[in-house]
Amino acid sequence: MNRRYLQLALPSPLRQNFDYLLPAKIDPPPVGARVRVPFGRQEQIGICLGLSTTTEVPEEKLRVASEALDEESVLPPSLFQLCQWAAGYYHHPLGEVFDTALPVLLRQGEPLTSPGELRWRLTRLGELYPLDGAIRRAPKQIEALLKLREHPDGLIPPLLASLGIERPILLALQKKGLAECITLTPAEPVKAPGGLLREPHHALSSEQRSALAAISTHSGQFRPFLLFGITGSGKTEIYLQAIAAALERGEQALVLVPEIGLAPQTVARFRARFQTEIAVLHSGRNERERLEAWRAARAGQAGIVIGTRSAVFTPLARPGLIIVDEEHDLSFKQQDGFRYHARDLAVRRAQLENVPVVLGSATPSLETLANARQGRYELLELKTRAAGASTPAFRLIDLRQQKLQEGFSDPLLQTIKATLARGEQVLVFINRRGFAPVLLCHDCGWQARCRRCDARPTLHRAPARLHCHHCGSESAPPVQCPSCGSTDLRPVGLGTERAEDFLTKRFPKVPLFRVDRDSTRRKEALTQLYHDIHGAGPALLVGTQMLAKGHHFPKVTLVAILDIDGGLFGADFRAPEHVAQLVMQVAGRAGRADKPGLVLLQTHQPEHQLLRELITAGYSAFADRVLEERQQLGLPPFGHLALIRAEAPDAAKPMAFLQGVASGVGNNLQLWGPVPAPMEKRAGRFRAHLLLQSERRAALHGALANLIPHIEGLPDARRVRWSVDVDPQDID
DNA sequence: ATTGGTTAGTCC
DNA sequence: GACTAACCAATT
Repeated sequence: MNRRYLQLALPSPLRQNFDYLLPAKIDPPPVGARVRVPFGRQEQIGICLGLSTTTEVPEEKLRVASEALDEESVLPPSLFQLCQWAAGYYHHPLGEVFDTALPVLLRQGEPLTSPGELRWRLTRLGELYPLDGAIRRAPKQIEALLKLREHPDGLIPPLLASLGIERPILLALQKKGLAECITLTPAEPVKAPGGLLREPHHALSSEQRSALAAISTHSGQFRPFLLFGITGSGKTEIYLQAIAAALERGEQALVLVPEIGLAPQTVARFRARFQTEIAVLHSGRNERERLEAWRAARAGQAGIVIGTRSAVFTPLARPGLIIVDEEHDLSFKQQDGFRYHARDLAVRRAQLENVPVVLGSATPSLETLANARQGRYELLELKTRAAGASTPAFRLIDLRQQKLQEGFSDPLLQTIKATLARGEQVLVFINRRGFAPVLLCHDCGWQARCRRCDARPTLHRAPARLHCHHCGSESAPPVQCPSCGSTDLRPVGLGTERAEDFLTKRFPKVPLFRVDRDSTRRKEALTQLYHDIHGAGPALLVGTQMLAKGHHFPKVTLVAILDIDGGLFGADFRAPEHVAQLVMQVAGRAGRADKPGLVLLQTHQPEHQLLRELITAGYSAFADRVLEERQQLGLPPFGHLALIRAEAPDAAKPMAFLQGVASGVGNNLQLWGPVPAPMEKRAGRFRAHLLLQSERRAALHGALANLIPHIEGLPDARRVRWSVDVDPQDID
């Protein structure tokens, strides 16, 4: 019996595969190939999961596949397996997982491999053809003929266009048999690129050397590493040299970076070091560029692939090493649709491909740290900063009963003044952009509220707007209180714009640079700002977490964190972890050169246990303390969580729906909720969630597997938007 | 009668 | 999620 039933995964929210008839004229596609099929009223492109001699589907429902797009699998077996595994782990439909994993153009039917470069060149006849022949009365054709004679290897269409030679002219020459259009096959994959380095490696400290050796001795084997190194300890140099070793073996390296980390200078550093082609994949690139980079990686042409979250699915012809830089960064977790964690998938991928994987951070996530403490990951620690730089000192400023000027205490202002007087730079960190987070009527207590969210919109100046950071809506600030008519409306609280105003008045002669999403909206603005800051003498830097990530400011010796309390008491159990990571990241900007750095934290809670632990004993000790707490409460990484979210325009729907969901949960795990989300209304929709917790991962997954069919059977499942989030990072 | 809006069902 | 047939109701 023929294997005539084709099993496909289609990009659809339906958690099932679809069977099709394979017509005789189509060769059986291999597993992983794309197949075009009719689906309902439309056409879809599915991924072949296999061929079968039998089907469960009644004969009259089966339809015939229209076209096989590939003769080979689009993904190597390891990535095909990774997708299947992820679909199971995250309880997400396989077809949508493939949809996330593949470049958009490939999902739309573009060829898998590059068709090669198009070139126009002369035929033998064209090279010898006399100019006074049949074309003597066609001056444009003569011009084109002469230009092409200068380039016997041919010219690419854009270059010809720039020479004023248009396509119709070339077609005329082609018709006369004088010119031809050829496609060059893409360059042969470079097996072992010679002359790998463009600039020599930097010298390594002994710590760095042993870390590098540990990674390199495990080439060709699965081995996860945590590279735990304080800011400035030289993690990147280890990445570069480990990559060099992989390239020398003829392998490729995959580097995942946070969204914000893929600044031009990151790529520039790689390009400066290596000769090999570097494929860059991030959201700023258009679909054509993404596809080309993806193809170069898959073909083995690009030795190095650098990308953000979704780059974890980039196929490599010869995988050799995976690096996840700033592995604690939240941008590795996709927050909608298929909610995967790229760091976790990177580890799983490394296992499937038998390669080492390096998770690097100065402030590792507690999940990763626990894995290292329990021996599942090998811990590589870098405890010293490079060349003479000292670690900064921390000091708390007790805000209780202090007089504040626009959020600044007196001792802080004194220290800022002294630092500037020494000719050094000061970094002021406020994790809130805009002017003020609240607009308040002083007469009646009215506050501006967002119409679509349970939130107060932030007041921005220049231009004056009330801007809701949760739904993006904007409006003009009222001149009079809508409630009592008073004109005494006051901004309350502090954002970066207000700090900028205040500090400019207070230190009028000192240049001030504000770095936040608003001041860097223009393309290249951030690069320009960095450039200006490096060129400046004493200066004030005011900014949000943008200032905390990636970039170094050698002249900064004082870091001021204005409002540490805001983050410490967030509703989320991960809030302390995230605050600590942010504090350490910001602190890492100070004291880089020969001058010692100082970090001042303003707080109303100077006795806060975790805060004290962090600044006196360091991140590692802090993390161990938090891990103890998590263990007692059965929270991650010791217990396992899944969050069912629901939202609808109707206030009562999500809660009612989740009640129905909760009734279908087995009794071998803990249930929290359903409860309204911390911000119940957002962008005009009401949200609620239900948290599932279990000590055993298998129990959680088993329960989810039973629960999802139950949810799909609920009548309300069509009326609310719901999703399953395995290992949720943000419980909001 | 027409249209608009919601709902339930299907998709191999 | 995309699409449709079926249904109901208020609008010409």
